[in-house]
Amino acid sequence: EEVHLPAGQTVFRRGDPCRHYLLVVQGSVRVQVLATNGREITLYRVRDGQSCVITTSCLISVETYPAEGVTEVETTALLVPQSVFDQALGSSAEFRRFVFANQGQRLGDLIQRVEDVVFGRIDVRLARLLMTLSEQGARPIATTHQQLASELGSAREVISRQLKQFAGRGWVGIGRGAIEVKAPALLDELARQSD
Amino acid sequence: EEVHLPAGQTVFRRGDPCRHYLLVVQGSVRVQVLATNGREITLYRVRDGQSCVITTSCLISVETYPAEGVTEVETTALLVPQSVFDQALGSSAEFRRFVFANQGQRLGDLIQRVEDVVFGRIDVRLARLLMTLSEQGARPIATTHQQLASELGSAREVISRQLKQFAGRGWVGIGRGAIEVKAPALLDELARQSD
DNA sequence: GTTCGTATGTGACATTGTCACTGCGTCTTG
DNA sequence: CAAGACGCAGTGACAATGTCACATACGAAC
Repeated sequence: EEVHLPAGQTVFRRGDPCRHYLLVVQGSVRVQVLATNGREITLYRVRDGQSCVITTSCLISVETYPAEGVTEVETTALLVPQSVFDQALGSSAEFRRFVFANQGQRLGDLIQRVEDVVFGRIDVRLARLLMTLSEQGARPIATTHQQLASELGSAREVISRQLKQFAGRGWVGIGRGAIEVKAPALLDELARQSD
Repeated sequence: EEVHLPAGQTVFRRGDPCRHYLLVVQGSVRVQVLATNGREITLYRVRDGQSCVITTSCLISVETYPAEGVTEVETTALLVPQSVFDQALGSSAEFRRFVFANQGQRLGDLIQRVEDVVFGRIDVRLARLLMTLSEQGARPIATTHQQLASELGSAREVISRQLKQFAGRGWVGIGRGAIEVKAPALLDELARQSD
């Protein structure tokens, strides 16, 4: 029932039927959509102690996965069979609360994603992403332009150009597979623009 | 507990806290996100006999609405207080199934929306929308370019130009506030393109 | 018919995505 | 070490979409 997955492992694919309820104990699963031409966008992540909404919902509405999930790091997860899941839902108000809270957050994430993609400017979104990454990870940020593009649902070339522009203003420094935020304040100012 | 709402009534606004579980008995509520500059996009609709996921999730995760809901036609709905909702969830496996099935569908809708917006071409998306509208409604379709744009999260000018192009090929006829699909087969062929 | 509000048309431009390359490190392998 | 092979990044030309500032056209109400 408990499984260990290496990084980069596909947990579920688009079109697959759902089998079990997925609960991430420790690690991170990125849920993304791929386009035929190679572009992709990250919808949200399921991290330590969170449950995967897609799993939950598909499990019950008996649909297939509308997206795919890939582990980003080595991940430990619980695979709960449908029957056990159903039973737990019925017996524990606590568990219901947990499941729904997860649903709500993911739904919010998704709506935010739609909003960003439809109305947001790419420079603002990139600035936001860089701020997030620099706050939570080691500096300099270890990532490729392609990864950033996939995160935002954009194209590598676009990200490259934006980064060059940022670098030109001295806001960031760029190396191969690494980005250093040099002017967090200015970057953050851009990131806070909503219109 | 049962309420009747006129068409065009705002049911909930972005940022409002959720008060009750919303169940549409008869009618249609459009859930949308607005941009500051006037652009907007429809996320999904809640129709006869469906429950509104946002309500469900926010209710439990105690967040505020991430989007807003507006009735499209005269609508009858049930407003269920949280306590009753909680209790029903606990006691009825049937009800749980119903709620989750709704969640799953809306989640799927949303993911599809993201995919369309990020990867899809506007002409294809418009063709798809026109086909849907012409199948379900009276011909000619009664709508404005602005409404179509809002549906797709695009701009009126873009829609106008696309429609003109369609009209130029003889696929549709355009009048003020009305569009007639003349070549469903050709339009459908375009609508089916995914890449 | 005149007037007024809404719907639509249009051109110039900005932003973003696409394509087809180039070049540059790093790694492997002979 | 040399030679590819591969992944990453840079670039210019172009296409698609969004933005802006208008002009126009239609329909309803007076």
